[in-house]
Amino acid sequence: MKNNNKPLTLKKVAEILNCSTATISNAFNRPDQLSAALREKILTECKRIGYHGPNLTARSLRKGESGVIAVLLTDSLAYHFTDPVANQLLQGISEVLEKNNKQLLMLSSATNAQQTSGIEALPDGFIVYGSQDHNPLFERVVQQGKPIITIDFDIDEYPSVNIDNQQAAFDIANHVLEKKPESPAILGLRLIHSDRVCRITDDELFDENESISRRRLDGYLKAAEQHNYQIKSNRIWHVPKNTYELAKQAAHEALTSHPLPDCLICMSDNIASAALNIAREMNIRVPEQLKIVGFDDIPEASRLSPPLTTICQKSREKGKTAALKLIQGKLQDKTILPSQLVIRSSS
Amino acid sequence: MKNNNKPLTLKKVAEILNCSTATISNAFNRPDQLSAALREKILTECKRIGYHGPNLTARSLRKGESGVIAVLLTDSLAYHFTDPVANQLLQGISEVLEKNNKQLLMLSSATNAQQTSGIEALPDGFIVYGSQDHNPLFERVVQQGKPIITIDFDIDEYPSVNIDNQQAAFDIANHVLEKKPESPAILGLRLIHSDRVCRITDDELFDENESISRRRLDGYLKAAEQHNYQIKSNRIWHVPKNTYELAKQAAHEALTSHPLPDCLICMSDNIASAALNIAREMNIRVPEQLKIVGFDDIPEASRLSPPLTTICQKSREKGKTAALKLIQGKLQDKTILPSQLVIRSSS
DNA sequence: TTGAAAGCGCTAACAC
DNA sequence: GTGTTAGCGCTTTCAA
Repeated sequence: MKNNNKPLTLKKVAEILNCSTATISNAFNRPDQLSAALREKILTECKRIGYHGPNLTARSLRKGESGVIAVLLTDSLAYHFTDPVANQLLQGISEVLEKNNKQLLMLSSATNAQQTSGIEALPDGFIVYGSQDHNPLFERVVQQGKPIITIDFDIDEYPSVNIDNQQAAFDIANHVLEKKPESPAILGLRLIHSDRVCRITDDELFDENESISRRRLDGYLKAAEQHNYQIKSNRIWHVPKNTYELAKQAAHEALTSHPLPDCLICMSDNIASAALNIAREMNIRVPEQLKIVGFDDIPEASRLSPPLTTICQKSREKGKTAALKLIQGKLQDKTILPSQLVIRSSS
Repeated sequence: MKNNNKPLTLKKVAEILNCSTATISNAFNRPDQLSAALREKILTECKRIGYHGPNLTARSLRKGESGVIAVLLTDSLAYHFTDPVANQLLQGISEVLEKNNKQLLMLSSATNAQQTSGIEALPDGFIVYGSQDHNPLFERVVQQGKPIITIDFDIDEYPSVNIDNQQAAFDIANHVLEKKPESPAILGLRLIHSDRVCRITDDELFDENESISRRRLDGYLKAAEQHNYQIKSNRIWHVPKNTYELAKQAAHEALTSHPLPDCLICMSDNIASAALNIAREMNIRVPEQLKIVGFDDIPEASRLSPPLTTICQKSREKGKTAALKLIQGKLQDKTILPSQLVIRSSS
């Protein structure tokens, strides 16, 4: 099974089959350039001698395309594998790529921090997930002049796939505030730049910022206003990353703060799930004593007890849409995908 | 921001900076070949004019290495993103790759089914996850003669990373059978080749097969024997893939079968989680009326109610180990990682 | 320390 | 329908 010979090259194959390299190349790339019979014969022969087609590196150097699509992620790859939302997104992307015979290369700014590998030259296109401020790799990607589509954030010149985060956030906050909780609090994701779980301050509250977190926060606060709530900045927690550990920490802080919240509006299902967990540990009944709502509708959301009220944002669909547009070269517009309030028993 | 110019080439840069291509190349690749001052100057200059280093495709064609490591997966990529175990594995792998400035290429047999892209020529090494019977891509990978390490299965000539599945399965079955259930059943993963959830038959029961599923089954049955249980083949369900939907289906079938099982030995936490879910729906109390144990110790396992008794197999560590060995060229041995029975309240 | 040049494996334009 | 060949961008040997 093991193999230590060098793989065959097109040139050698041409020698063996006693014809020119162009003919072999054509057999693989341009069926119309030679007779079907000859092509068939060459292909069979190649299979027999163990030549599986042209080398990607050489072909890509020559043609300037590789069949590889890259996903550019903000954080470390490892983190994105833990995040259920990123996961669904990647599912959607890879479904489309596989169907279209494209390869998936995962790129993160974490990798190329110091040494540049030049990897950005390889892919034929890029799906960029999440804000890329100060990411040097992103700048090199832009330099390639290849198709780019962004997800969950916008850059003027590039097509993007998004949902209406503000409206969705408004909807879910509106839903839960209609129940007239006495002391609502917000567990927000990536609201500020700190690495720590913490509350935010008044001057941070009205930051101008186009990130999805800020749009969601705006939606929450708009709903609060309509219901005559004033949610102060010290009732808003910042969770730096969407991990279960950090979420638990924030939930614990919130549920041991005074006044005790009877309503937690969470910016991700992951955070909501952690909050549910803490509430159970503290023997706080949900939804009777505490209402909890999430965001995203990850698969786990409907399996929790109680099942989570949340915003269904079809991350998988987002991934599929972005990948499809990229592959089909439909790179004009900004796409807004629908999202939807899903009411379950946690509220 | 958008860029439509072609990226600079080393040759053009040499012209602009008025020196030879070799010097530029050396500045990037071999600092010892030129004065530090000159190198510094070249690097700064390159940055200024927007040359970010040599093109990967060309460099890789020339040097025969790319800085890319591929993970070869059995199923579709999309499936592997849904599977929490694969997920943890990929986390571990990507942690190590990022630390070592390697890129991650995800390859699945699903992609290259028909058309060959030659992608297998690019990576410097391969991490192969899960049995690769009849996978044509795997054969092409082998042909490359590049380093290969396998996870969760073995091929004689190649290094591998595994756990002792039989022992682990024995341990957990032994634990739960000590409670003297009256009617234990097994929910097994990928026991046979069928696509459907179904029970297995007597002649399939003693299949000779080196897959992890069979080793686990052997462990279960060995424990059963020691406790004088005879678990018949019609008490063993086959779940074709580790998805929640299929797991629910199997759990439902098992919990509506006669005699009603009072103990479910599940081959994955995912299956156990689904079983827990069905049990709740049917108002069967766990662990009083029904004991459930899983396998893997995925993060969710400890958050379920009741928390799941399972085998902790540190998938993340498996990924890290494999990636590290591959990168460091430690390709001699078969590694068996420890695993551990974790008793929680589901049993 | 630097420059010239061969060639990695392939594709496509062009000639036959 | 088939063969010849330039050159994609780079690294590295060898000579200066």
